[in-house]
Amino acid sequence: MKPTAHPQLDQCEQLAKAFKALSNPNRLAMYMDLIQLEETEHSACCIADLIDRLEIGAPTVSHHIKELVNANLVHVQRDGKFMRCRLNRDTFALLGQFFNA
Amino acid sequence: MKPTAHPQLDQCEQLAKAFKALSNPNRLAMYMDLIQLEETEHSACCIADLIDRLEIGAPTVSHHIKELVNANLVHVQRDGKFMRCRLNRDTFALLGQFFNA
DNA sequence: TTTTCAGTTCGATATTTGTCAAACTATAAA
DNA sequence: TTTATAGTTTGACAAATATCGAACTGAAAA
Repeated sequence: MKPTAHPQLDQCEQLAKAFKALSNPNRLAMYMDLIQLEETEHSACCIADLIDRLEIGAPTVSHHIKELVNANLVHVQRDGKFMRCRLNRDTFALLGQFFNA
Repeated sequence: MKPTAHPQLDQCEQLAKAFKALSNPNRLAMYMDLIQLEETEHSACCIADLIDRLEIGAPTVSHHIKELVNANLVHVQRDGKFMRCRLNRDTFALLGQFFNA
């Protein structure tokens, strides 16, 4: 690290983590599904639902969900056989603030 | 392509392009510099300014700027010896809308 | 208990990405 | 015209990423 490191790099890395998670079209499509679900029904959807709407296999969707969770964009919770996915509204709001500062 | 492609994939790819451009910490730092500049001075900065504030070389910064321009996040315009960089306010607003819908 | 459904983990692989050094172009200054 | 400054292009390479098939785990249904 140079002594003159960019002062905002830490904050950047937090945001970049979220943006990176959203940078893959399939992951973004999943995220948008969850946004829409939150808006209309305030409910959750399971991973099989997401798999059905995309053109990728179950292992890949599983991997993508983990990345969304890891970036604090999405919550996941087991419900019997299913994994219920929900939008993380806090992070959603945070990103909204970034683009309205 | 499966026949049942995700209906929003096109819109996704536009947004994903912007998010991908912002997914690299150095690129995001550059973008945030331009946001701040827009807010405070409504001026532009040249690429050498950006190079000075980061820990990467000129070719890499040049490469990153191209990606930001390509994602419609930033405008660049030659001004004598310098390349003046500015925030693309339209895309900034668009992303704001996405997180406030 | 056996089977089935929902999802994960592992290992492999092809692709993309971030970075650099070296060589280049364009503009301005001496 | 020579030199210096600002930035770009090219070629290379290591690291990260997206994806898959196969084998796995956990929970419910038969």
